[in-house]
Amino acid sequence: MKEKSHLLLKEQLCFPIYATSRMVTRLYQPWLDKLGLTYPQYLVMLVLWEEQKLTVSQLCKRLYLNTNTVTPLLKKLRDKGLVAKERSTEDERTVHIELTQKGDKLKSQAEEIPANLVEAIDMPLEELKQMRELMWKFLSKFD
Amino acid sequence: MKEKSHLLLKEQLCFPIYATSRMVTRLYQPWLDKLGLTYPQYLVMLVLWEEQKLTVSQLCKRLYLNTNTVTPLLKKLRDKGLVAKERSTEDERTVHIELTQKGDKLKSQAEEIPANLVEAIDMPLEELKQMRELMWKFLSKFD
DNA sequence: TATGATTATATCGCACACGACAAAAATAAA
DNA sequence: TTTATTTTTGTCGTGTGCGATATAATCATA
Repeated sequence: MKEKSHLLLKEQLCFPIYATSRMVTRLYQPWLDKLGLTYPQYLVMLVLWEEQKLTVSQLCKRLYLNTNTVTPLLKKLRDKGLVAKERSTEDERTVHIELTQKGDKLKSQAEEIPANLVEAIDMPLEELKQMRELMWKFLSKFD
Repeated sequence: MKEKSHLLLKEQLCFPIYATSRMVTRLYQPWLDKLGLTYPQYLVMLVLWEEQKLTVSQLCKRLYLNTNTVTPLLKKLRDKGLVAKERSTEDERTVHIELTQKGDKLKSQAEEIPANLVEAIDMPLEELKQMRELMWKFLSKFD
């Protein structure tokens, strides 16, 4: 008897996560355009709106991203005048990131986004929450 | 009374999907290295192992990707000798993609991947299935 | 049967992600 | 206190994703 392959697309975890992630990015696009932010830049801003000030490595940890991704992102955000970078005096290896006034102000423009997205996605709120919780649980394995 | 912000990272859908997707990619990496494939190249192969032969646009639809992403992927896979491209004779706009013998053979090497991944993720199988189903439901909104 | 619109694929440019590696500062160990 | 190791940040190269656009083939319709 020939064994059934486990490589069917429908059975994979890799594929729907990947496709869903990109699809969500597309849904955010029109709103992020209004803010003049790319998707990863928006994620950095989300953290900063919550934390006010942290180091590059703390930011990396929060986002599960490497410095070689975050450093150029921060450069772009600084060029837009949204964040400020300052090398620490106690430990000169670390760099502190904080919002500028302009960066802080952008938050109020972003407040409308979550509700609009939920509407665009058109799925029961309960299911979205479930997805979110399962993924946070997944991510917690890698802290 | 000041209203609560809805921009907390924990409440977003965008962030955990994004981070989870990248994390899953990282988990696949060591096994894909053995096959000499990148992650998106692997996804293309998953479709082809299931379909044998289809057009570029059908492949794009299956993967929720645009041609401008898929075309270079196919070029790479052809360079590796895994797929063949042939312009259709009935409709000369379309290009048919099919596995080479080498591409077909790679499938048996890939069969071990799913089980290894489930083990690496270390989450109840039921929850992984739940995530998968929710995401497929989400994706179906965009067919 | 012209010709304007649509479709299928491809090219180009920009912005990530990330592995490999580099540089500088801090810490630990001999 | 040298010296080796670790930590923090950064640079560089490769491979996607995707918007904008190009090109060629097909279709629709006057």
